[in-house]
Amino acid sequence: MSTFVYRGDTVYYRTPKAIGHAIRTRRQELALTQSDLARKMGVSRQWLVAVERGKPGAELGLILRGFNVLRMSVRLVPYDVTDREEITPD
Amino acid sequence: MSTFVYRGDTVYYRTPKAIGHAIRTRRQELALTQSDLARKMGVSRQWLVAVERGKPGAELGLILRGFNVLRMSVRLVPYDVTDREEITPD
DNA sequence: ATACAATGTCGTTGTTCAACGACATGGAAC
DNA sequence: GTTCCATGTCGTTGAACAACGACATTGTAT
Repeated sequence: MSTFVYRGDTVYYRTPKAIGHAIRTRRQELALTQSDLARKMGVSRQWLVAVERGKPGAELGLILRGFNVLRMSVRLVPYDVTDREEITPD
Repeated sequence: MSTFVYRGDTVYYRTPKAIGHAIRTRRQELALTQSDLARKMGVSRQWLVAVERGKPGAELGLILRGFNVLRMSVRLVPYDVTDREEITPD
């Protein structure tokens, strides 16, 4: 069982673990340490450690604050059970 | 300041309020009451009321559980400061 | 090998969460 | 009107959160 879901070349995030992994990856892309990011977000370093490891109880508002600092947009895509593959136009 | 961010025809969610609004809209699309959805999610109805109204402290894991029940995929799209163009308010 | 930085873990503390029951509003239909 | 149901609010309670300091581990240099 994977933490990611792929439909075509698009990655979807369904679990706190997947979200945390995405945050860590993005943080490293931007060459930030946990301390750097935590300070920019206004949270403790320990909080970020826990979140990157998939803490489910992390507060939504703080997670979104992280996305903003990391310049990650959140998109919500409704799907139907009959959709077996995502159709990607353009 | 707006709760939504549009880039072209795509909507991005940056705040707990925007997330809550998306949940409510999707719930109504699926013709579910708050009690229905809360039961399917395994949370209290009062929790859902608060979340749909933008509660920032809601736990990430429960929010994701809601997305799964509502069949909404989460995409995270990294962006650059240089693509700062088409942002339209409200 | 040693020094240093980054990351991870463990207490404690004060705060906030989520569940629950009960009650108050809101809307729609009859 | 009133009835019914969906939604919103207010206490209380037990559990979990996030901050903080301190310490341990890991990684990477020299």
